Amino acid sequence: MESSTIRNSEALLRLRRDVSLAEVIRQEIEHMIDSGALNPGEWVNEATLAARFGVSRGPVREACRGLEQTGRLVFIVNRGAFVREVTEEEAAEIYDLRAVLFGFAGRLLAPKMTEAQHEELAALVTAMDEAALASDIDRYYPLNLAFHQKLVAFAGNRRLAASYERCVQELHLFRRRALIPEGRMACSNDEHKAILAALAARRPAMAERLMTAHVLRAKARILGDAAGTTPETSPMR
Amino acid sequence: MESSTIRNSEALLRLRRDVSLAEVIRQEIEHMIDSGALNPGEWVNEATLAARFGVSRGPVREACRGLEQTGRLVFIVNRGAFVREVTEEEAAEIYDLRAVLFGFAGRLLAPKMTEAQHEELAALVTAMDEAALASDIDRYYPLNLAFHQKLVAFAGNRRLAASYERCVQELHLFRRRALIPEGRMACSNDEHKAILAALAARRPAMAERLMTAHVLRAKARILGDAAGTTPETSPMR
DNA sequence: CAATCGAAAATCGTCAACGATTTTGGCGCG
DNA sequence: CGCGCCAAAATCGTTGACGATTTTCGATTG
Repeated sequence: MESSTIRNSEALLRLRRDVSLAEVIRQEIEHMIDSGALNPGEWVNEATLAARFGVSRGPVREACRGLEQTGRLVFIVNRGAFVREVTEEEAAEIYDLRAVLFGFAGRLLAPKMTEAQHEELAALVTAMDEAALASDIDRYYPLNLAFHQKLVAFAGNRRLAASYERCVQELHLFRRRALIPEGRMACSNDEHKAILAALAARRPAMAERLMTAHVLRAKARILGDAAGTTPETSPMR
Repeated sequence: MESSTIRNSEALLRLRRDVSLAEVIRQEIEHMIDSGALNPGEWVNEATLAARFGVSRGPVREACRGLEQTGRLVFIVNRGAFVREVTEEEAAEIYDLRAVLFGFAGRLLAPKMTEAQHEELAALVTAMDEAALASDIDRYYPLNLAFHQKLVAFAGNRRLAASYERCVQELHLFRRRALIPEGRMACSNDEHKAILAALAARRPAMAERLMTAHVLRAKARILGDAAGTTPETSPMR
């Protein structure tokens, strides 16, 4: 854990009146994990974190307990907290669930997507096209994430969004994770276009099928498919 | 919050060497919520709980932070923790997600259910038949819960099981919750039989359809259907 | 020289205490 | 009689400290 300063200089967390330290610190540690400042398997030192944030260990421990329940940390008694490592087997299971959730989001959104939502998603697809053309993965990756996230949010089921979000986060804890290979970017974005078309055409079943398949292809790419724990997860019925 | 003693007399939690107090207390509070000793909206007094468990407030706070992240408690700064109240709107969303998850479990389990698993589920159906015949809801309810839970567990996707479990728990926080009316018991168990038959026949698509519909019927019964936030959630494609 | 043992350091789990904020309850005022 | 104000009590958020366990690391031994 080696990022020199606190994330936001607005971490003048002393003039907060409506949020506890534990809350702030939980988000801070979350960000450290997401940004790679804290890697899977790594040990989380309470005293060090407390010192970095300029607080005592109490709030840090509360934050860690929260992160334990969201599957980001693992506690070992008398040894402390460690960033969770997601095994290949777990990753396969998470991908399968994520595929179902994403498909469900499509089924919900298709009959009710607004023009504004469509434009927002289309803009992301366009931007991804540009990034793909430039082979700029660093630009493509967050756009891709935003596309998926927005789509799930537009589906309008908060519990679904939360479950999906957690899947994405947990997959970040899988070491051999989604670094989209050069050639796949354009191809993957073609799938995005097909998905968006199905949504715009108000075809729930087709949107669901395409979106489930889209995630399962990502799974296959990263896990080599053979590792699939779910023979019947295929989108055809 | 009015249960006189601590749940287990084995709560001689002093001779534990491999689990932290926070962990024990989290489970204890969880049980208080599930058992109705702590109701939605109710305030969770740290000092009182600490006293009841014979510990200080530190571990209690850690436990509560964990429960906050699992959606059981809600923190309000400088006012403490409250048992979460799930609104009717949220309940509808959770039911929809749960229907999808349960259906997915069926799709996974159908092609691979073992004889032993089949017998275990069949035994529960038989027991529910007896309870239904006797109009004994108190006996029916936990059997019903076990049937669903086992089925999801047998599907073999731990992430799915966790998500499903959380849905069930959150629905417990919805006030007007699933008290199966007399007449529905036998009817509901008939659906269980159909589900079990589809699983035994190794028909994933049919199992999924039946299981999704089974949950959506529960939703309709409790929420009055009209409240359905998801017009396209219907099992037909 | 490698392995083992043991003392010192580091770290965790828990607790008790302190200020800050919120709630309570009584008092005066309109 | 109701309403707002003010002090007292209750509660929360946070801290620093203490014992217990784990880890580190050097000395000893085979």
